[in-house]
Amino acid sequence: MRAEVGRRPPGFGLLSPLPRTFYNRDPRKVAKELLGKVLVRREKGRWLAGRIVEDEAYLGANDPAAHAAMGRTARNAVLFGPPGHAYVYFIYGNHYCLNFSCQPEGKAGCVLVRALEPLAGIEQMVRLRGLRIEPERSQPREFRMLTSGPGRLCQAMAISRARDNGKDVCAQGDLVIVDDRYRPQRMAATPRVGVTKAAEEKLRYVIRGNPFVSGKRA
DNA sequence: TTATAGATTGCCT
DNA sequence: GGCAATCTATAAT
Repeated sequence: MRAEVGRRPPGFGLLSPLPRTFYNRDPRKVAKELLGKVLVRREKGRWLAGRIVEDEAYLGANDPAAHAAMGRTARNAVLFGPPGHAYVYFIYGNHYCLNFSCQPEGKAGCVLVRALEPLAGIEQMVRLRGLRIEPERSQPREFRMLTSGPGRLCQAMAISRARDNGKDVCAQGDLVIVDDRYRPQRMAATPRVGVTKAAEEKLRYVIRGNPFVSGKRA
């Protein structure tokens, strides 16, 4: 698949995937530094890209809200593997969620991607989401629906467990994260969304003021 | 073997 | 704001 190297998305031609060392750290640090990075997807001959504007850290054995809290199982095996791999799981019978494994092999931990700001391939994302909007003309409230939320962004980028779970995102492939030198101005930490255990821990990170952050108000 | 909760979303009132 | 949809993993019977 060498040929793919020469066909990168517009504006990201000189960028290469974040190295494995980036992910081989505490999930809280990885989550903070992933804000502003760009998730890039190759789908049916086209490039989809979105900036990460919201994510959450899940720690492992000491974090009761984490899938890894109860030890290694068939479902969460990726979390105990090497850093820089996609962990995709199916939730509520309807939705996929995208995570990236952190820390050395044998030590669990990950970052959940909760919202993206669409950058490229927007027409295709609209189709994948089954929406009937014209991005340039739609109201901000509708446009947000494209990638604001963990299930929505997976649908918009055609991410599924069968296709992506366990995928190495540090290698040149159809799912990578790159740094385009964008640096968020303001960030904030808040409690994680939808968790009942360790609900008070402020392990959700957002780019303050970005309209694609999930929830009623950015 | 059966029950229930879940790192969510979208439709209905 | 309430709640159904719909599959998986795990707990309870």
